Amino acid sequence: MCPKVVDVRYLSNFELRQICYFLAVVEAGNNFSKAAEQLDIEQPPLSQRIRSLEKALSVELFNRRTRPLRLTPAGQAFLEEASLALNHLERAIDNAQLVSRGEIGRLIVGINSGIANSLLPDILRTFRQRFPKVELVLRELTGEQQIQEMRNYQVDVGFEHLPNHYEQATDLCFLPFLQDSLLIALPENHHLAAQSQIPLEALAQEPFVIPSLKNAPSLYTETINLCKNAGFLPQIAQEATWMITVLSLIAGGIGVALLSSNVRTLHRAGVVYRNIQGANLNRQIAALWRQGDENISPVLCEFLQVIAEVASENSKYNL
Amino acid sequence: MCPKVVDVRYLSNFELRQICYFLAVVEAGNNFSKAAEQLDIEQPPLSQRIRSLEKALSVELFNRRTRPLRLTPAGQAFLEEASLALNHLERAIDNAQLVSRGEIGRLIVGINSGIANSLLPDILRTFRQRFPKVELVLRELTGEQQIQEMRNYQVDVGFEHLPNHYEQATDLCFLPFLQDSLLIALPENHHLAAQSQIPLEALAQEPFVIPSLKNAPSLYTETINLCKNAGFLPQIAQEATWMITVLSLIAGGIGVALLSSNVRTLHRAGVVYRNIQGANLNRQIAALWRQGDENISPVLCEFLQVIAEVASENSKYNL
DNA sequence: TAAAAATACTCCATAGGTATTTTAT
DNA sequence: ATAAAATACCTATGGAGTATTTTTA
Repeated sequence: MCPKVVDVRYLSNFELRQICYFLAVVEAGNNFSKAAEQLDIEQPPLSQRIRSLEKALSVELFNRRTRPLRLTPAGQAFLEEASLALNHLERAIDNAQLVSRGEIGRLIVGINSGIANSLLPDILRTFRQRFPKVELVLRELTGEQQIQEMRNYQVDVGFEHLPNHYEQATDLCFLPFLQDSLLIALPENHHLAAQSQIPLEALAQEPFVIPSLKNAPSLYTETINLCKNAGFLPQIAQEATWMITVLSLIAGGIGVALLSSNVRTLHRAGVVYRNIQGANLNRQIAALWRQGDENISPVLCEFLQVIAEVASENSKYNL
Repeated sequence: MCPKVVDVRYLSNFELRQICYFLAVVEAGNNFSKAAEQLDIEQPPLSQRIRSLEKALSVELFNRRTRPLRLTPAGQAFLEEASLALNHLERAIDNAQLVSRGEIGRLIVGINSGIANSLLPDILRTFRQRFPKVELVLRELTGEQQIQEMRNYQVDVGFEHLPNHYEQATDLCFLPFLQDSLLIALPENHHLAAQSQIPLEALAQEPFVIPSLKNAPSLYTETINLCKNAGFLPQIAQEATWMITVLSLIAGGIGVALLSSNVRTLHRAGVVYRNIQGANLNRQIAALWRQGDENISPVLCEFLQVIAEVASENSKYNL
């Protein structure tokens, strides 16, 4: 068994009141009567409390054979640490109250590479501005990990694309806040790159680079579904996990891909982006968090509020 | 008025017991029943104490809608500082008790240059060995300052030569612990330097360098008295405050001096020391401290003990 | 002698115990 | 169904008040 940090049973023999009263007496210049007045109690109880403290300590804190009273060396030693202790206690109380009001605290945000690429910076900036004392911890995780860590209380809020097979989970809450569309990514020297809009059907014979089902389930299934609707099954040349890899493969001429429109912010030499003609599917980006037993944390609440605000301001991203 | 370090009236609304119990619950893995057992109380009172703490804080510390219970973020924040607070409190209690037993603490020792030159190192070394956790602060002060600071509680123990005109002070206590003798300091090329023992009468026509009455009253009066007893009044060429100056003046041939035998440990080029023939006066070195209203501090008590021990061991210095 | 702390005594607020109910898994 | 926390109620310890005595300067 690990050694106890603090022997609480021993400490329970003492009383905060005793210690506060002791500090008050010292602050009043070792004057019991004056301290009693400031504490709004009578002098005798104050004397009694100090006595009881001294008895509990088995230590004389004041030398009473002189007026004004003086601290004994032991009293001086006690004063120094006790005053630190009360400072920490005061901070403990303050912090607890601030956290419970969402004014300070920590929020662990799960992000998966590329998702919410568009609004995340705005959201973070706005939140930081409004709650400068809240520490935002970013964790870059795949969707799977994100949800696992969320259930482990290692992540407080994350972002996912919808549809998503976790959507039905009763312990998670989803807030869709952003419309997203897909676009076509091509090698820059591809013969279709000349057009600014490309119908999906034109890709029927093209090899596809496709993000893995595991890491981007929404993108994977959407790609398959869209192609099916356009009358063909995509020919998969290569699967890849990271967006960076996907873009490299495209630049290398391995194939084309359907990607979230937010990748437009990612400029990769050798890759061009083109809109899909006709079909402009509505994918959604949602924030998600534990819909647990506990009350939703104030910090999280404010964060969701900021997401909603930023989303409504930035309708420009919602093409 | 300076801002209060701690708002004791506010803190008095809380109870150490509540906080200790809270820590105990956390240490027991957020399990009230287990914590109650370890605290040797029943579970209901424990629940009540935690409730009362939460009420006083206006903060929920535990989320009770799940088993096992979990700390809320506010509870986590409270835990961190509260645990520090209790650590300090434990240290406060320990330190007070250690100081009251003389096992740790601080002792401010007044020394005046040269006095107790002989035994001081031994005393300090022995004391440090025996009480390594007691901080010894040395303050180099003239006799006058020493006594003033002692009365101001800025010095705990000092050293003086006897006789001393403070000897009758009722608020001071003297412990003579070392016999001291005088010797004659001469320029090395002085015609008397050839003898190893010099009768005082031989100095009747010599100019004297003499430490000032103010800084070394004992030495001053003894010099005058000894010369008178030898049948002459010393011819004072120069007064000087510091022993270093006195030796410089002697080396420069300004005069001779009667000095405490402990200056033998001080080798000054151009100065030689010779014993006084016949008369070997018993001067004494005494430790002194406040004989105040308070009980003598345990640390001081141990220090005096060490002085006595070292003095009796080192009778070699008592020539 | 005057100011301040200690002591004696009373009252009541509240911590802890016991029995029971409620809640979460 | 079971383990664990909350609730209800009772008892008694001890903190605060009032009156008084003791101590220090």
